[in-house]
Amino acid sequence: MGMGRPRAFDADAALDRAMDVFWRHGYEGTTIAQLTEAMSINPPSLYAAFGSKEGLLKAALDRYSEKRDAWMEKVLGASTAREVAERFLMEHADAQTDPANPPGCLLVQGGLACGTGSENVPFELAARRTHTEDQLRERFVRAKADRDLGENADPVTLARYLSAVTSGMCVMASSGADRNALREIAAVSLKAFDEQAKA
Amino acid sequence: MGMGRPRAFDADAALDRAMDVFWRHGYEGTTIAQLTEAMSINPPSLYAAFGSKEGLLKAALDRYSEKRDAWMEKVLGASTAREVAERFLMEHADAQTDPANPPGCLLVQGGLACGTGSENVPFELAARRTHTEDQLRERFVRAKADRDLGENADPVTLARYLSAVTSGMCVMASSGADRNALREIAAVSLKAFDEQAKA
DNA sequence: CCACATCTGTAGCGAACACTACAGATATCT
DNA sequence: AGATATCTGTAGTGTTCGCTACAGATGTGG
Repeated sequence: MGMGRPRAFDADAALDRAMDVFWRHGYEGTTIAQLTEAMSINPPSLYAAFGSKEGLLKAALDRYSEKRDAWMEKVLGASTAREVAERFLMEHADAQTDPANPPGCLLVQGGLACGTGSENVPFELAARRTHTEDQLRERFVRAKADRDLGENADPVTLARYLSAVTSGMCVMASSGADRNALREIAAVSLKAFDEQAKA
Repeated sequence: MGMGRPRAFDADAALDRAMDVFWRHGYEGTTIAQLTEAMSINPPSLYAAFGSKEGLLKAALDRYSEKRDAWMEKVLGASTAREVAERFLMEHADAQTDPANPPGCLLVQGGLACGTGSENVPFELAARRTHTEDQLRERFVRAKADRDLGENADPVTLARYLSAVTSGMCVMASSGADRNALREIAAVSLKAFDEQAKA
């Protein structure tokens, strides 16, 4: 038996295009017609490769998570908790205002509240956001063991705080906040981190 | 000439129902069928009173803003900038986890990114969020004139920071964060405010 | 070269969407 | 009471949605 006709498009490049559309219009605001045009394929090719609109979103999220993990590795590699926080906040400020992408972050602009039948989408996005928060928390647990964080500093609280601030920056980016505005938010947040870290 | 048959439903009560649906499912995730059922009216009554789905959203936002302004008056009435920040953050933590409403805030869950044809919705929500930020900023300008804030404290930065944190709490609430989690975020944020305020 | 498996483009499916035509009901104003 | 103006419920409208049937194209394995 043969292997069949090979795919005529690059799946990863197509996912990058799809990512951009979901990011810009949200899951529910995105239509299959927009996706197929951006991906330069026809509906049957989309469905053969990704199964459904939601399947395509998940594939795009997987690809997004890959990039994000590589990026987080750099952040978590900093030698102190303080520097981890600084890199995390500042890199987020820059990434969310990168002109190469829509404002904010796919994990937030993708959809916080969805309609009946898509309840799974906000849940899926939340899970991916939580993953980043978990990575931060584990890094701070290690920092605490290394006495890099104060005796009463709580890794859970610190990670949650940083996650909240970067999520808030996504909303601000949606309101039109520019890179400098987000960097200022990051700078102020860092002061809270310092206060909390030395507790 | 007569005044015509009077409306058989309470417009404000209906708007409260509509608010809940938009809040829970987002603008694009909400259908007219869901709205008419929640409001206990039929489509023609909805369109006669509010013009369109987007008109209904704006009316609901107006009603939401009324309640919010009354609430902000309490917050802004605090005697010090520090207490304004504390009330703002803590009240937000509680409001966003009020079991009487969906999680988060209508101005965020309503829709950060929308599809073609609804581009106006995220813009409208952003304008309402900015209004709250403006109220905070003006209060901090006054606090600075009263020497209640440090010489180098920037009202714009402080207001933007608080706006970002509460927006971030909306995202966290969407991820399932409970009241205590949001209060902890508020508490940490307050430390940043203190550091920045005495600058 | 042939059977087979998979992809591709065209064309269109049923369902759900926002919205409305219409006729009857209910008020006001003279 | 009669004329008029607006609301209400029924029953749809045309459009767009996510998705797919089908036939032809293009590869692999024998």
